[in-house]
Amino acid sequence: MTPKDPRWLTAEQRLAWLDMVRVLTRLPATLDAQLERDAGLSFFEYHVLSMLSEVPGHTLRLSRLAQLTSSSLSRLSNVVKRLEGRGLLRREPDPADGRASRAVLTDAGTAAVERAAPGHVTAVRELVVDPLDAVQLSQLHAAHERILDRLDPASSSRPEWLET
Amino acid sequence: MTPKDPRWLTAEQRLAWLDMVRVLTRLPATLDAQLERDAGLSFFEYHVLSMLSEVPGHTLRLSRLAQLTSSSLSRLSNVVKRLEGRGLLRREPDPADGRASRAVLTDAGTAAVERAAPGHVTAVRELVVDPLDAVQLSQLHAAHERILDRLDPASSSRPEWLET
DNA sequence: AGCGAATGGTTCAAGCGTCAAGTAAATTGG
DNA sequence: CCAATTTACTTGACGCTTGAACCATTCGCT
Repeated sequence: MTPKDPRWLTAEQRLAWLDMVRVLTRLPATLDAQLERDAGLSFFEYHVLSMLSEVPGHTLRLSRLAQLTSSSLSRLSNVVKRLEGRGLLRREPDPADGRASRAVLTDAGTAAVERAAPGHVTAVRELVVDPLDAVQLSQLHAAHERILDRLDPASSSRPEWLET
Repeated sequence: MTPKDPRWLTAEQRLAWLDMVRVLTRLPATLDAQLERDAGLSFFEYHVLSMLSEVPGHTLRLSRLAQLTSSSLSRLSNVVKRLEGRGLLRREPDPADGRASRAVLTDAGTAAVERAAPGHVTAVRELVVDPLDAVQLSQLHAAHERILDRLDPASSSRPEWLET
């Protein structure tokens, strides 16, 4: 507990971390609530559908989709099963690999994302984008990139279709 | 979907948001895994115990503890029950208010936090503090403060015992 | 070619979180 | 000073996530 103990944080670091934890827990909860209320989707479900909607052919292998959404394959498999049950996507065997499945967005799935997106984006604006000016947002982004270097050194959760 | 559509984000904003989502999902998962593995505690449980350990008397009302940990009272109630079962804290009726309960950290609870803290802090350092220089960290903190103005305008999750 | 290891995915049980309903005590306000 | 409301918390049912075990297919090696 001495100020120089390398195991602990300085007062400033500590306060910064505490506030980060507050964001880390409240922001997802708030977005989840908004999406659930206005579109009947969890944030994770929205994320899945939204990734599919951005990719050519509206289709991705489950393993890739799991990386992109930072989820376990097990969790994704369950969610995909439910979304398939709701008709928002379907599963197809991957012709290139007998083990693999592809999730394909249906028209209903596309419609669901398009219906959910405006409200979601509004929330993201309101909570994150608007309270920061352009410089602050790019600083925030830079910090996140540094953190992601550690969290995901292989960048496996980074969508390859987005330019830096 | 036009570039100026106020409902959508610019390419930069979008990329910044996407990377924030990656952090938002991976960082808690990583910290959870570390704590679970090394100390048998979830991040949320650690957070609860840690808040108690920082406060004079090692005791807080459940409602206040719920605010501080950004959780529902229901979730907290369940977790407190489990932690009480493990002997890490106990519940006492609040003499000042017949409806209220106070969670009190036991010696075993204190020991558990002290055992878990070094590894946890190391992880926080490694993933968040070390990859950023002092300026970047304070910029990150400033951004989080702006975001928290929206997420928690009443600052109810802010520990009152920490100076700004 | 063939064997062992790794990969892709599914499933099930156990645990945890959420939401709605319920109890009890304190506060408000008429 | 009593009824209605609000606050503090608990509980139970349900749904979701996790982790382990499992099967099938493909890859890597020799």
